This record gives sequence, C-alpha cells and structure tokens, in this order.
Amino acid sequence: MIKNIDPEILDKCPDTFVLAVNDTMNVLSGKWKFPIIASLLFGKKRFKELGRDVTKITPRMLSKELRDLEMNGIVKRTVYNTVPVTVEYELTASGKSFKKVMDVMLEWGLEHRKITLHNMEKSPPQNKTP
Amino acid sequence: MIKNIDPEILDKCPDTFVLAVNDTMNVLSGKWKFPIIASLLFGKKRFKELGRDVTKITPRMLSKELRDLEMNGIVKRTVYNTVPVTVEYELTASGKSFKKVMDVMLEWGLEHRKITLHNMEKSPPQNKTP
DNA sequence: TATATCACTATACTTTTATATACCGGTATA
DNA sequence: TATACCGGTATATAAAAGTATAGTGATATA
Repeated sequence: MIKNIDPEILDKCPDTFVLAVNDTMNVLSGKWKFPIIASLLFGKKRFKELGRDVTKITPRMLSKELRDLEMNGIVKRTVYNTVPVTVEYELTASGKSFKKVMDVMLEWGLEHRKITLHNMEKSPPQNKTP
Repeated sequence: MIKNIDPEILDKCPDTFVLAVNDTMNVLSGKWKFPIIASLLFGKKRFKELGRDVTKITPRMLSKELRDLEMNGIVKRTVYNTVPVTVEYELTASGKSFKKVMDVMLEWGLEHRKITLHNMEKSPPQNKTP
C-alpha cells in the first residue's frame, strides 16, 4: 500500500508523513538506540545486563536512552518489588516491529558496501566510518 | 536472504554487519540528509533549487550535507563549465536504492503512530516530536 | 547604475549530544 | 571487615551538530 508512493502525493508531503518519519528518526537518533534495541530483540534484559551487552555505554547514557525509548513507546520498563529492586526492560509491540526497519537498514548497507567498495577500488567511504 | 536473521548469527554480530548498519546510519545522520535525498528522488537538482526545496536549510548546511552524501557515494555532483558555473546534484544507484529504507521508515512510523496514539489516548509521543 | 542570481565559503556563535568520574543506600558474598 | 553487585543519579566537561549573518566574483536583468 505504501510500497510505491506516487510522486504527486509525496510531493505534497502530508504532515502525517513528516510526523511518521520523524518518529522513526527519533527511534534511531543518537549513538546508542540501535544497539540497545538490537540487544532487547533477544529478550528482556535488566539494566546492568544491557550495560554489559551494549559495549562502552555509560550508565548515564543507558539510563537516558532507555527513558527516551520508553517515552516513545518502544520499550516497557517493569519494576519488581524485590530487595533490592529488579528492573526489567523489554520491547513493546512497536519496538519488536521496528526490527523490520533495522533489517532493511542492514540489507541496504551490505548492498551499498558491496557496490561502493567495488566502485571505489577498495577505498572505504571516507566519512565517519573508521 | 537477510529477511530472517538467525539470533545465533546476529549475536556474534559480524563486523561487516556493524559496518553496514553504520553506513546506513551515516546516510540518515543529522537533520537534513533525509529531506535532501527525498528531494533528489524527484530528479537532479541544482544547489539553490535544493535550498528552496528543503525548507529552512542554510547554504552552509546544504553544502556540508551534500559533501557528506557525495563522499558516501549517495550523491553525484556534476559541474558544467558555463559562466557562471552550473552545478547539478543527483542520486547515485545506491542513493536511489536508499528509497526502500525510507519507505519502511515511513511505513513503520505510520503504523507506530496509529498504535501508539491509540494506546496513549490521543497524547502524542512525549519526546522530540513537537 | 542598481539589483538579483549562481554556488558557495568564512567566522562566530548556540544548542545538543556524549563522556568522565564519582557517588547513593541496600544486600550478598568472601 | 572488605568487596562487589543492583539500578541508577549528580556534576562537570568535551565534542559534535546546527544556526546566524555576512560576503565572494562573475553575470544577467531593469
């Protein structure tokens, strides 16, 4: 249904489209959301577990990003009244369905690498990918 | 082929996967690349034309983002030796194929909005979407 | 002659994003 | 008693991203 967007329609670029894309951009924004979601795709995790999974992230960023993702309806936070407390993070339905965006990103990236590395005779894209 | 990634494989997260996703992230990074590419999907454009199309962008940002996109093999820049010079920007094959990433982003965003706005009883996502 | 267009660049600045480091009270383990 | 784990927060910086504003030289238009 959205598969082939008519240029005439997209040209008018309805507000809902802009908002929708913005939502997606927010889920991807920053350095850490993608790896956090990727980790949660393997199941619910606790705070420190995520911290170990997502290498190099500081607790400050992890905490902040999880709050963002929760506010945007991607992650659900559950507190159990054990002592000390146990906190679990898991993806919502929307969060799980975000995998399809990630899949296409991976797919396109692999394709692009193949083509571009070939074109550029072994020199990698110059920008931001060390 | 990549459609359903085996957790066991993804867990090992080969470097090529990380690099591929990084490439995609670079194409999406920042406030302006998405709208620039979207505009170029309708055909080649000159600098000022793009500037008019992508509302509110400054020439400084437009210039910088186009340079980024060129370096990453998304955009091709052609200079014609007219006086004064004419410069045209157009998408490469990779750039054009990036549309499929944008399509899923739109698709997911619309779905997410529908579900989430419903869940949240008319209150929009709290974060970064004014 | 005055103004506008083209494709940008330069300089200075503000805002956003990310890092580094230390710390909290409570509990379990050695 | 000393140490480490739990789920974070506080404070201070540093680095990255974005904005505001002005200007370039050549050319075409009024």
